[in-house]
Parts: sequence; structure tokens; C-alpha cells
Amino acid sequence: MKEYLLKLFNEAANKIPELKEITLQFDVPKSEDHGDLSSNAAMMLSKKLKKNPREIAKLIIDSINIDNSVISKIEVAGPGFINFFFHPNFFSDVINHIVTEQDNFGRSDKFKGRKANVEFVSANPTGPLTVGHGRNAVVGDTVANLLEWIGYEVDREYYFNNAGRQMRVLGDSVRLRYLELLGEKIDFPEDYYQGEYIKDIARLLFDEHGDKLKDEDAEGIFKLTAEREIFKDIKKSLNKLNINHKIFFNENSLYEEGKIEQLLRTFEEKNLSYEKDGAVWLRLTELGKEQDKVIVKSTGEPTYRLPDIAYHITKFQRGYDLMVDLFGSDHNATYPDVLAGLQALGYDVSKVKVLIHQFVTITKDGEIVKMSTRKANYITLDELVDEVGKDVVRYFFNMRNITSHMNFDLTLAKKQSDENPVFYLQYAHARICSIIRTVSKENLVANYNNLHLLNSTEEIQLLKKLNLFKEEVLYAAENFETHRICTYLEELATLFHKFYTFRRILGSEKDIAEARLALVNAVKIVLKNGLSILGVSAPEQM
RNA sequence: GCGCCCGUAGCUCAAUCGGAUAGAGCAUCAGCCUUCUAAGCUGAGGGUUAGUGGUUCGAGUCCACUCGGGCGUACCA
Repeated sequence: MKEYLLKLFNEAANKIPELKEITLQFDVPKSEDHGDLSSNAAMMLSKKLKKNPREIAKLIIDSINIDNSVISKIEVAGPGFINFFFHPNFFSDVINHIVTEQDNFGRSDKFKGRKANVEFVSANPTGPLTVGHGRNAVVGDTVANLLEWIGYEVDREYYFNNAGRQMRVLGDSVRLRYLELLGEKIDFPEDYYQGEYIKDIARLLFDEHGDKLKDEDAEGIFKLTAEREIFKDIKKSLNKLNINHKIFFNENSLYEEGKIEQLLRTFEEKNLSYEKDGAVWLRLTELGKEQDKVIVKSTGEPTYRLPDIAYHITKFQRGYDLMVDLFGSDHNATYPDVLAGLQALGYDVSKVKVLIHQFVTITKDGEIVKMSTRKANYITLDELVDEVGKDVVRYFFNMRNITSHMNFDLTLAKKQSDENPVFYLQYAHARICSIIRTVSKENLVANYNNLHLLNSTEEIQLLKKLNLFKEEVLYAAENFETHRICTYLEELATLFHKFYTFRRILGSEKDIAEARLALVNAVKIVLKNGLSILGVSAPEQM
């Protein structure tokens, strides 16, 4: 629809040259009374032409050629909107596209041939994934899905840090628990990992090696075993949500391959770093930042900035056109330094898109569930998935804009009722499957030749919504907004349920019944495709 | 103190780079199942978009300030 109008306006620009100077946009009005698409071009031109916008709108209308079989009505409304009403037959075409393309309907090739990397979760293997990681995991995977739907070839990547202090503490936590098992009296520091899983790993080592490890370093077998075992659990948790990273990139490899040293030398050669108080600093002030930051501590150990920059360089070297990083808001202070460093080295940081999601609060029975990692008092992602199921978890995390703090209502999520929006969508799909099963026994077959018979309000609204799916996917993907898909699907499901209530298939005249069956088939495909972007299943019956 | 995010109906949230009368779901109230799934549908009530100024044809959206909440502000990540 938009393309069609764009073409008309570009033709009109021959008569009104100023039209070329503004970016044309067509919006779907909130109210149906305002047409199917609306243009604000006249208002944008009013200053330039020094004329009343309504007059300009009339001028524009006069200078475009209207095909009455496509556009049934054009009007000037309000302060100067031009409203376009499309002919009903125009909308039913979409059904043919949907049934032809099936599972691929909604995909576009706008970014075909381009490579994207989506880095998400990236939690260090120091403990099980929590509900907080869940939002990151689900949104990251869904963003990756969306990018695939608009043509990108996408690599899902998990970056983890196994070289720093955190992991040393982890190894030592296991070592102490191990010694405890051997009967030694230990003093377990408060800032060590308190969780039961540490004891499990210690138990594992004890069962396998007895007391032979009592003189081993924390950094050796203790740390390695902990990393291996915890990663096993992390991957299992992600698998339950159908999340599979293609690449697990670890920080150690950057050291092993000399990337860290190399980067340090480059900074030095370009005079972007200097030494002070025994540490190496990055000249961020010269890059417009507030203060210089340390990249190598006086102990000789790099801060996170150095490996992070080196890591992103590898992404550039791997040839991605788009690199998405998804972090929780606790990281919002770290990424600007990394980007500044990359930019100073001449990398095109506009290819890096950093997404920050806000935190998740869990409520149960109306009360906030308080969580503390240090005390190992948290709800794990695993527990959450086991309790409410994959579909609910994926839907709930996807349904909110990531810029908002989100409330995960455990009581609501567990309810298998109309209070839970996931079921509303799945129910619509199951209902359609049921209709198709029942109706096929009556010798009715979908017929795609009489779609003009779909002319009731309920049918036309449904058709219009189907027409918007592809655009909606594109918009959601380009803006990295997964919740858009949820909103769209809920609106589609609502329109379907209304259609179901007022327009029957059985009992209608055969031509109408068969056209409606075609419509219902199309709705089913779009619901299923939308749910598959979200990673939510589309059950055939409920 | 400073930086980022947020503040919309009783609750949870939408609102397409600034568009027309701010919309859904839940909750509350009143209705609809002898025919394709009632996990559904119809209707009603519910708002000074935290506040005050500003920018303009037009502001929930942009700017300034104030209030309130979250996360940061390390030679932790």
C-alpha cells in the first residue's frame, strides 16, 4: 500500500517540486474514519509554500492520478491530512500471497546478503542463569529471529570471561567446599559464591578424586571443573527455551592468540594510551569523554575494557555488517568506553548497536520477590521455565519494550486462563485448526477465487491487519523491538475472535463459506509465523 | 553530585523518526453457549499522560527545570 502511494506522490512531485524536499511518510491512522493510510505532506509543506495546509492538500490531490479500482476515496481532513481509502478488493489479495508463501510469509529480503552478529546472555559461568538473564536470553534470541526475517544471515554469540578475578574466586570457592568435604575446618568468605551448586561441584570432584586434590591450586582443576559444570547447566537452561548459540567466544582465547598485547601496542603506537601511577590509561578525554580510563591496572592485569575492545575488533574482522550487543542496565556505563576505543582505532561503530534492557522484578501474589546473588537467594531461569513453561516465559519477556522496567507476575504467568495473554493467541490458532478439522468433513474446500465476497466489517478489518504483517516485522526488526510482534498478534487474534463470533462458515452459502475458509487459513499462517518469530509454539488444539 | 533508563486508567502495559477524539488486557459491573473450541464475544464505568514552563500548525513523544523510582558512576565485569 505504502509503495503504491509513494509512486503516486513521486509522480505528483513533477508538478509540485517542493514534495521532493520532504521525506514522505504514510501512517496508518488510529481511527478507521481517517482512512487506511494518511499523509501529512501538506502540513509539512505549509511553511515552505506559505499556504494553508488544506489548500496544499487539495493541490496535491489534484496532481495525482487515481485509479478508482485501487483507491476508492481521498479526502482532506483535520488540519490538512490527506486520507486514502483503499478499495476493499485490494485487501483480499493478501490471502493469495499468504497461502503461496506459507511459512515464509512476512519475510523480506531488504537486508539479504548481509551478515549480523547478535551477542547476548554472555553471563560468566559463575552460577546458574537467573530470571534476570532470562529477559536478555529471550529478547536476544528473538531479535536474532527478527533479523533473519528481514534477510540477515545471523550468528548468535555468547561471550564469556574466564580470565578474571570472578573466575578465580569461583575456583577458590569450590576448593574450600572440597576441603570442607575432606573434613577440614574452613573459613568461607562472605563474598565467595554461596550457592549450593558450589558444593555439588566439590562433591563431584571428591567422588572422582577422593582427597588427592587437597594441595591443588584454585586456578587449576577447581576452576576448570566449575566452568565446565556450570556451562553444562547454562546450556541446558537455554536449550529449554530453544536458544542455541552458534559461537561461544571466551576471553582467554584473546590472550592466547596475542590479541591483547597486539591491541596494547597499537594504542601505544597511535599515542592513544599513556602510563601513570604504574597503570596504562586510555586517552578518552581526547575522544570527547569526561575522563581517561585505565586499561591495564598497576598489577599488570588488564581491566575489562581492553579485552572487550579486542573482542569487538574480532567481530569487525569477521566481517559483520551489523553487530548487536544486548546488555542489562547494569552495564550501561561500560559500553561507551569500548565504543570510543573502537572509534579511535578507525572502526565504523555505527555498525555496532548496543541494546540495554532494564531489570526484571518478580512479583508473586502481589508481592515483590527480593533477590540477592551474594546470598544465593534468587529464582533461577530453570525454575521459572519448569514452573510456567517455555511459551509463557518467551512471551512474557518479549511482550514489553526493553526500555521499561518489567514486572514478571508469577501468579499471572502460572494461570492457565484468560488472564494470560499467551493463551489468547494460542487459543486463536487452536480454534482455527479446530474449524478446519470440522469443516473439512463437510466437503468444504478453501476457494481463493471469490475473495471479494469477504466484505463484512469483521472480514475487511481482518484482511487489513493481515496486510500489515510484513511491514510490522520489518519495523520491529529494524528497531529491535520484539514487543511489537506481540502487540500485532494480540490485535490480529482479537479481530479473528470477532470474526469467529459473527461470521460463521458452516451454515453460510457455499461460495461465502469457502472464501471464509480461505481467510481463516491465511490468519492461521500469520499467527503461526508471528509466534515462531517469538519462539512460541502454535498448538493445533488446546 | 554526575550519567543512562523510566513515570500514561485501580493493576500490568501500548501508542509507527511530533499527528487527528491517548488505546488494550486484567480487575469491577451488566449481558451472550440446542450449530465451526465460552481460554471467546458484546456493552458500561474508569485519564489534567508525575508537575511547571518552553519550542510549533500540532506534544504522552522534543527542550529546560522540579518531584519520584531503577541502574550505574573502580586500577570489578
